[in-house]
Amino acid sequence: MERLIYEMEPRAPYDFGKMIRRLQGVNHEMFRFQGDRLLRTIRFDDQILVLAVDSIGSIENPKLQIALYGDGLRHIGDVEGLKQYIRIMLSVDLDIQSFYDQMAAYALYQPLVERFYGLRFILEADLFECMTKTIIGQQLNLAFASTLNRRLMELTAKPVMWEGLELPVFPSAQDVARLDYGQLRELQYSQRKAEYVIDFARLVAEGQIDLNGLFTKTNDEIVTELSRLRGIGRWTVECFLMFGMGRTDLLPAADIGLRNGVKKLYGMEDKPTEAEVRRIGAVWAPWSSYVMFYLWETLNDKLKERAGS
DNA sequence: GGCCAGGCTAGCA
DNA sequence: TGCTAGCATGGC
Repeated sequence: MERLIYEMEPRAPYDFGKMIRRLQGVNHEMFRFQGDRLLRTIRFDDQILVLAVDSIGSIENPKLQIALYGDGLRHIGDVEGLKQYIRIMLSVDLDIQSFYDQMAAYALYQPLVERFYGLRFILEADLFECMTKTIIGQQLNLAFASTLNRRLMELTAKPVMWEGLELPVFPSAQDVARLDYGQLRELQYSQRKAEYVIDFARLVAEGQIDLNGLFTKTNDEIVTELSRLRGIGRWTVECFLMFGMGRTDLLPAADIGLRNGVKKLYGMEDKPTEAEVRRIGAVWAPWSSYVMFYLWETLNDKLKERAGS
C-alpha cells in the first residue's frame, strides 16, 4: 500500500492529547484510536485515504507526525494541496494565543480558558460530510444523531480495514444522491430529514452547489446562499462554517447548547434568550466560535461523570 | 409519562 | 411578519 509520512509544527499552544481525549469522550463515529494515535478515513480528489496523526512534541513545542495510507495516493496530483487541507483540518496555523490574550481581560472566563488551554477544533474532513452531519444533528440529542450518522455510513460506504480496526467511510455526495427517501426512513430518519439530506446531496452531486468555491466567500455571503436551501437554516450554516470551514468568529446565539453553556458559566436560573446570548457574546468577537466550543465542552461533564462511575 | 435534545418547515393568522 | 405544531427517538 502507498504511504506518505511527514511532520508538521503547529503554532503553540497545541494540546493534541486534549483534542483526542475529547473525541474519545463523545464517542465520535468517525475516529478510531491506537493508543494516542488518531485515525480516520478522509476523502480527497475522490480518493479514500487513511489518515493517522501522532503527537511527537509537547503543548508548547508541538509537533505532529502525519501518515497517509492508501493506493489512492498515487492518483493525487496536488500533494501540497492535500497537506494544506490537513493543516486546516487540524487547526495547526491558528493563532489561538491571541484568543487567550483577549479573554484575559474577563475573569469569569479564566477557568474556561485554563481548563481547555490548547484545545482546538479538528474539523470535519470535508464540507459535504460536515453539512450532512449538521442537518442530521438538527434538534436531536447528540447520541441519537450519532446513531443516524453511523447508519448512513453503514448503508452507503464500505469501511476500510486497517490493522484490525474497522475505519468507517463517510459517503460521497454521489453515494447519498443515489438513495431514495424510503431508505433513510427505514433508518429512523424523519421524512423531512431524509428529504433534506438527500436533496442536498443531489444538488452537490449535480454541481448546482460548489462547496469548495465557498472558501473565498464571507460568512454572511455563505449564510445567505446556503440558508436558501430547504432544510438548512441559520444555525446549520453557522455550524457548517465553524466545524467545516474553521471560521472562528461565529455566534449561533439561538443554539440550545450554547445557551445552556452560558447559563452554567453565569450561574443563571434559566437559559438566556438568543438576544441575551448575543449581548453577552459581544465581547467574544472575533473568537466567538472558540468560546462556544469551550462552553459546549463544559456541558459534557455530567456525561463523563456518569460514564466514569 | 412528559419534556427536552447542539432546528426547520409549513401552515395559519 | 410572526407564531406554532409536528417531526423521530432516547434520556432524564
